[in-house]
Amino acid sequence: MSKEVTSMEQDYSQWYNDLVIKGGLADYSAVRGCMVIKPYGFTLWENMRDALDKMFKDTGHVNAYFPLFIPKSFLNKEAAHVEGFAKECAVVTHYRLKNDPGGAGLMVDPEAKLEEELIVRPTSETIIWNTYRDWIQSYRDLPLLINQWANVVRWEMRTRLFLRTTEFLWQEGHTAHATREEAVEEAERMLEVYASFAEEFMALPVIRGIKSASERFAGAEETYCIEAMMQDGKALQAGTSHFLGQNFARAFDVKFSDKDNKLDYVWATSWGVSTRLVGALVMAHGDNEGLVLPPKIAPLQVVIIPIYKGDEQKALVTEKVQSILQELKSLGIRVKYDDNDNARPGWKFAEYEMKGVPVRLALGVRDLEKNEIEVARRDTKEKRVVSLEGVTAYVENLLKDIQQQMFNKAKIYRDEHITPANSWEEFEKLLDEKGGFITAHWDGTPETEEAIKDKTKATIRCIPLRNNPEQGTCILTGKPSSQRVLFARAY
RNA sequence: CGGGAAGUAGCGCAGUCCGGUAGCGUACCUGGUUUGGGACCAGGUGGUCGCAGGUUCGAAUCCUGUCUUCCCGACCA
Repeated sequence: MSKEVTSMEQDYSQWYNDLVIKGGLADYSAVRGCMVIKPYGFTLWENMRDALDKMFKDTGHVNAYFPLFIPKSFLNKEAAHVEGFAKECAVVTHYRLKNDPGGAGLMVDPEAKLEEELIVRPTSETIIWNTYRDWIQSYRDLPLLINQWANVVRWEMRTRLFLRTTEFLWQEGHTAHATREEAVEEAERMLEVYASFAEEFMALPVIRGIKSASERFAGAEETYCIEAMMQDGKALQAGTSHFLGQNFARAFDVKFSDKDNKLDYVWATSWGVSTRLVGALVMAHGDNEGLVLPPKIAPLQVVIIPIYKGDEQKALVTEKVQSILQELKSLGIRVKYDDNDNARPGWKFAEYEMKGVPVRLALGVRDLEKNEIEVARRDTKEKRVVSLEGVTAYVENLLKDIQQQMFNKAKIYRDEHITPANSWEEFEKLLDEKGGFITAHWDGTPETEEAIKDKTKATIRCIPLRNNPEQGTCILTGKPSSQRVLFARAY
């Protein structure tokens, strides 16, 4: 990779970090690879979480909670799962500290060694399936449709705010079914839930697809995913849904009696999205002025900034603002009136732009005299003066329009950066010069996939669902292929 | 774990090559003028220069060691 590309990557990383930190979402913490999510960022996550939670419940799921600690032996039970996760786990080996007799402060008490080490969950399949064994005896107990909101820990070598932190917040759904068909249907249903959440709430267009064997979740028979494109052209896996077959049921001996009194292992799915989605939001919509947040999940949808000279004018403006505030609130709009005397209007404008607040209203005595108010939208930076009568209805519509326009803009950008490649030269050239997603033929073997990754750092992001069959030849090996798959460099 | 960069006031940085009273911007405090795109003037508070050794009359600066963070790679949601 050339120096120029490296420097561009650094600039982009810097831009991203600035947005996250100056936008008030999160900051680095004292703990390696972990971050502090600040109130503004957490409210954003809560809004996303609440919307998702409702969608889960609307599709028949309930929430529960399972332990943070997993006995080491549990993790050992599903072979592929061990392979995928064992290397990146935090391990609890002792349960007590004591004062160092040498006066060096606290030390681990060597006598307090656990007989069996506990793993801080990197994901909860094992502890949950160990529990499901006791919960499932009959087909009448199925399907079991459970979700948990939790934190997990994966000791990744390299971390990035929101995109890959050592500890992260997520939800993980774990379902059990009587038939293969039902489980596959569930995995596909939840993928669609994720896709519509991303598109409708995050204004983030995604491609629905399945992973190639080598990118599949450890222990899954099929991994479905949604892939989003960031503004640097790299791909981000925004959510996954796995059809686990009977793998975990076998590993944890979870059997049920069907209607014919035959004993069989149950069929499973798991699916999850994480705080990584916040990072996706930042990277997909942000600009040089800061965050740009979609109205449906923005912690603050509207900010009102008064412009005045002296207390008298401020009182006049404030009086008018009160009625606007009440109306907006009664429409369910999250609105703040920032009448802080310490910051001047220009400061506030810049500050709320950095934080990505979708709509800003500015009201001064000049406007009051003309019965007008200035409305500025964050996504296009467009400012417009509208009549004070009906401003709340105008804002309500504007929020909807911003939500839609943000999606349209991201989708146009994404679609412009999906390019077919028909030769190896073209493939490499596109990756280096244009970036984005590349659709190309692949011979279907893991070896070829690996070779392409080694040569270009691009991976198969997914085989899109509802893909059009098309005869062709593999971009690298020239062997026959029946469809194009989606390649990209990824986060 | 490799390669690169950096640790100096709450934050952002200069000073280090060439050793000699700890600096700038911003934030904060006080007073005043201001307020339609990150205001201005005046005064003020705040730092064992990451840590530990060494050289020296004297170290932020030179030497040795060490820790931490960020960026790039391997790993990965």
